[in-house]
Amino acid sequence: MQISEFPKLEKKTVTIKGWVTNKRTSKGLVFLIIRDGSGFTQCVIDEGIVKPDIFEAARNLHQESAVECTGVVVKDEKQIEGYEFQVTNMNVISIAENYPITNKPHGVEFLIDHRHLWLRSRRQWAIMRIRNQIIYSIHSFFQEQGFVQMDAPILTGNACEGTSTLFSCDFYDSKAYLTQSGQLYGEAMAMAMGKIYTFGPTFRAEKSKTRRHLSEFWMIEPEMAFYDNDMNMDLIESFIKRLINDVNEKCKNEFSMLNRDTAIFENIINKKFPRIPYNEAVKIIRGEIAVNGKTTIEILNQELIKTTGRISEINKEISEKEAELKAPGIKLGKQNFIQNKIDKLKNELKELEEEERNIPQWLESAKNFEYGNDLGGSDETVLTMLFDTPVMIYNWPNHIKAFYMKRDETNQELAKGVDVLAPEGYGEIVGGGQRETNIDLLIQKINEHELPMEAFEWYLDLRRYGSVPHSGFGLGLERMVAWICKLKHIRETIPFPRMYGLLTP
RNA sequence: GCCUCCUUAGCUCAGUCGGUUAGAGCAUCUAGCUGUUAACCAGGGGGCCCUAGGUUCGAGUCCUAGAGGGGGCGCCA
Repeated sequence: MQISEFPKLEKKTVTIKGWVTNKRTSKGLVFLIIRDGSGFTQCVIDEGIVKPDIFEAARNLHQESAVECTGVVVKDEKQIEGYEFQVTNMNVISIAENYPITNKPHGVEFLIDHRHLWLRSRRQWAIMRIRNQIIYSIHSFFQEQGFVQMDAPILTGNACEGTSTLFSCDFYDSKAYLTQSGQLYGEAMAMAMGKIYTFGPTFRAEKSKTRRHLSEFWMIEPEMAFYDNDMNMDLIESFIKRLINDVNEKCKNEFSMLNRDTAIFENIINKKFPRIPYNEAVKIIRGEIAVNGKTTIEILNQELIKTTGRISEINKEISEKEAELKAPGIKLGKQNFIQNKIDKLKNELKELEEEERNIPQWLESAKNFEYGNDLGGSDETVLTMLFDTPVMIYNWPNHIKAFYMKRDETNQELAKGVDVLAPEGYGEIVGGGQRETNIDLLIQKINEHELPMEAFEWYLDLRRYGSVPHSGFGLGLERMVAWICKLKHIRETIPFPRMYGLLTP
């Protein structure tokens, strides 16, 4: 039986198999928190109920030891999910000693080096289940609408957009690259199937060390024949709404484990996403246009004031707590408790101080933003601070977009691309647009980007034979997970992150 | 590639103006406690203070260089 089935098993005698995540003992009683992958529950081993050797065995268990327990499911409002497990018999499957991840805070470096074990912790358990739900919903959404899933090649002979740095490898004595996007292949397949989507790994070799970059990440790239960019944006919006709706319904328990406030999800499900042309977005970023009565400059200044205010609050709180620690006759338990609080406050302080350093830079960058430039990471963050739903930015200057982006018929300077920025400071989660159908313009662009024409001959064939308007987009799975779970760092969104300086485990 | 912060026990962190033998909690081991939710309680073991130079009577603490890590920018999903 699985722990997740407990609500159906009240007062029944069942057997569960799992791992000990925490143990507390007192005279005559052992409390074990057991996890079995489906959930967590507290097992009570009472000296008066079980045999003496079993009680002794329970007393000697360590964190992450594996056990098989037989007992009765008991309702108890105070417990996880409202149930606990009164053990009548127990069988030790294996003893684990000195498990490195203890029931205390750990640093990022330590945890990431123990990723293979970190995945067992509650927080990671919740994130991985939400990731799973998102993946399931992505497939459901597209399959229900008649999209055909396709697998694009991972090894490619050319750098598709010519901009990113790619990982290269040897392919029978010639050079190959790990794909940075399946899009061009998706376009070919869309001409065969009408509507397709790819869902696979992509690779970028940039030495980025930020909280939103990975070297290896998973991307979903739909491509639709006979779609213009407006239809594309409609699809993106209903797609994101569907994902949010599903996690909101099905992952309540996981979100509460993460302390993720899900109030914003209602907004996203019900409100229309703002669609803002690039030239207007520029004015918003520069603080020339207010949104809901506020400009970016005002918001940033407010943030800065809030941050410095919070910093002095925390400093005060820390010195108060430190004074408390020095009080005579303080109990060890209390002391411990206060010390934990202080540690937490100091961590928060570190983050706030970093923010305090960053905000003025962001402010400068926003004020001095020049028309024609691409949005930087901080510009995106600043822009999304003004909204409580994702925002779509469309009609970009064509010189900052990829060679295949369709030019706007009414303004040759613009390309019909769309980027979707997630709220709460998360920035770009989707990039897409309508594809160029004019073969002469494509050839011109390939030359301008100094890309090898022979590598794109097959792509040009798509325009030679039955060219139709078509559009598509790419969603970064990990960025989506990071935003939905409101995580500080993208490295927690994927089981084994690959990033600059991180290849094991 | 550039900017910035950090590195003390297995883990999280103290360590004052440069001054005797380097500290706490957690984890672990031993002992006690009838229901605990990271908060009981007594004790034991556990250190290349990141590395290499330098200043000094004296360096965990100051200086220089290097290594490793966090974050930001650029690039992007």
